Amino acid sequence: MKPENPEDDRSLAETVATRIRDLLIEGEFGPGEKLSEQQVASRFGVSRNTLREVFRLLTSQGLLAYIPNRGVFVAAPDEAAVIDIYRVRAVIQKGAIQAAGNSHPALARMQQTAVEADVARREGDWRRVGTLNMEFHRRMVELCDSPRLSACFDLVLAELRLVFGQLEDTSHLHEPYIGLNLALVEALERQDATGALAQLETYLVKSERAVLAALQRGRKR
Amino acid sequence: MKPENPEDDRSLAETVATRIRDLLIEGEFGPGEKLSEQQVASRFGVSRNTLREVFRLLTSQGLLAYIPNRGVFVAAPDEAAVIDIYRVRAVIQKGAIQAAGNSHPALARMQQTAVEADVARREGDWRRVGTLNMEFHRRMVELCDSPRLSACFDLVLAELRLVFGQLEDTSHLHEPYIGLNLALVEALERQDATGALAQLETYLVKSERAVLAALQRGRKR
DNA sequence: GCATATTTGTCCGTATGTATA
DNA sequence: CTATACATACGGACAAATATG
Repeated sequence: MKPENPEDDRSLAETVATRIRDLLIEGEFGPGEKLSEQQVASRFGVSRNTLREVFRLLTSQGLLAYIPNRGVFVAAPDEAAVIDIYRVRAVIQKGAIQAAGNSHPALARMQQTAVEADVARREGDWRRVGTLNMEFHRRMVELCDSPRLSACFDLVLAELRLVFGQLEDTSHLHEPYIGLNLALVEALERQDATGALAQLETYLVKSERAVLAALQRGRKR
Repeated sequence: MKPENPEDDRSLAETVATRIRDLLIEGEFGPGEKLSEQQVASRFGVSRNTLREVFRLLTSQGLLAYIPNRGVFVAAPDEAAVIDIYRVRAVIQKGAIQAAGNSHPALARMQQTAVEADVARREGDWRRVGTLNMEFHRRMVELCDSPRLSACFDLVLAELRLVFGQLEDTSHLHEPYIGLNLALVEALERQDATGALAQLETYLVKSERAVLAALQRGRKR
């Protein structure tokens, strides 16, 4: 009959991994910054052995980079990484649209997310707009009903969030696309795969260009 | 000026991970079998701490399953997993064919691999046929020029190999498809994406059915 | 339902090798 | 070149969770 903390479901390593992942996505650590085992271990109150397991987890998720005998560093996705990420998105999300049967439950969730994002946009809550935009696309991939494909997609989205965390201002990286998302989900509900594909392609090209431009314009810190 | 073993490039954890991965793919461990930390650690001559890092690596690759406070178990891909794996393959490999520009270096490598597989088939070397068939499809995905997409594909292929390791006889799971592979690469060289897509679809459907049937027919041990 | 044995989860201390000032 | 700092890997220890009789 212990208190049983809600987050105590996972092992300590996974709990710490989640906390560090959030910090990385928020841009708390700079890109390329070295993460000393001792420092981070004492900061989070865990031993180095446990932390090394955490590092393995986050490295396999592409958020940390591992250099033998040198230690771990915050991944610093460059232009090539962004281009690759959008290549993956194009393949997977096009596949999702083509796999979209009618009245798939994920369709309703996409619609709902797009509407909520529109509301947040009008309220000027850019942080929420960004989160909902990501969520919209995650749900699009759920149209495939494939856990492995969703997992792969989550990985590249996490890396993309890492890029956003490095940028100064991200509001304009999501704001212009709410309308496209709404049009896309409408096309899907009309069973208009061709139209949906066109909307998606427009979105991906414009978004990739914007991210690349922002990345070249300059990073935080 | 030390001897500098060739395999000493990676860390010990990664070296052991590679060895265990090979054993898993060969079906050395049975599906669902529990891997005791002490036993495996002493068997490979590493400490428990190091082995736990290895387990994290292989777990993130989907080859081991992790149950908190219970230990790690050999992943036992079931029918649902096979279906999902082929769903991922369909999305990624269709994308690869559509992304295939002419005279991509990977095309020549596909051709070469398909021919070698045909030779191995005539020689009755089924093990080599299987390896080359896998390699053929890996190279197809290289048409995308996307390291992340290739990494994702490698993961599902490793899982599929795990399934094969559980089966009694795998020769008929590769043999009938050598011809399809040859036809596919020919279509690609003709710039005939539609034809290539048709060949791929035929391959995936037939292969999935064969694997599912073999899985239901029975496993090793 | 309980007591016991086993195994995992986590930490510490330490020796060794490697990179860097 | 030396010295320092750090990553790597090991073995031991103990609490907590789980399995077993």
